[in-house]
Amino acid sequence: MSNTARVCECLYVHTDAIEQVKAKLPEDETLFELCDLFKLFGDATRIKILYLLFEKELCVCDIASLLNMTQSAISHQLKVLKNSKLVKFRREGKVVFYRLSDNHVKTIIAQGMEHLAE
Amino acid sequence: MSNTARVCECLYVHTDAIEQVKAKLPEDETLFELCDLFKLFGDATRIKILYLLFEKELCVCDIASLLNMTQSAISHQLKVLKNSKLVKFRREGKVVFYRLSDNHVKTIIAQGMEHLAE
DNA sequence: TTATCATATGAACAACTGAACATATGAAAG
DNA sequence: CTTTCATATGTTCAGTTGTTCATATGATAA
Repeated sequence: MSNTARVCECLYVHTDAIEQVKAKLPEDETLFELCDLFKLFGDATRIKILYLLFEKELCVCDIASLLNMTQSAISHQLKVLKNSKLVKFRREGKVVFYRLSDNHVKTIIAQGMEHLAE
Repeated sequence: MSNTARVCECLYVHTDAIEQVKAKLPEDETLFELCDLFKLFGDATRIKILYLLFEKELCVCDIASLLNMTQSAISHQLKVLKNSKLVKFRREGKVVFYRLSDNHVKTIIAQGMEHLAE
């Protein structure tokens, strides 16, 4: 093998290049949090709920009607989004209104849409 | 509680809000594409692979070594990323080098990281 | 040709996920 | 108090997903 030729590191695992790349990889804990975040966006029902909340706060029943799904299914997903701090809620009598927690949700989804457009 | 087929049993639906919001929801096809995109980022192995490719192109074996996983597992995930146009590859003899397709991957992941930081 | 190396692929399986269903909770009205 | 309505939750279950294992493919060298 010549010195300039790139060789697969299968037999030479500890090269400088490998160590260099490895150094830039975030902690496992961070990466798990990151992919947990993206998992939230990786479901059609949840994406739709978040999209609906772009416009204004909505109650559980509004969302269920809009998406033509059961109240139970929506409530379960709202719980997931709530636990992940992506949505907040306020109670008004028997009705619970949900809204987006912050603008990151919009930005992330917008970025995804932009990717699709190309 | 006999009619289980009913979608939403609520009587108090915010009709005006629903009409306003419904108009802004994208097509189902678009939403499915969008959540399919985010599904790709919703797995720790794939996120790690993409992160590694931030730095430089790597062959399958490099990635397997870096992540301490089997060549088969990496190859399967690279196929998923390849099919989704998130990575490209070039062959050099027996070795196949993978790289990111474009900058959207970086931007989307960066946006996710920014969300975590707050 | 045959051997070897890097990668790809098919099958099998366990773990995870999301919706349906039944039921529980909590708030307001009667 | 009891009833009713909006929402929450526990369980079940089918469908999906990611890894492992075995094997195939494709390129290079002997």
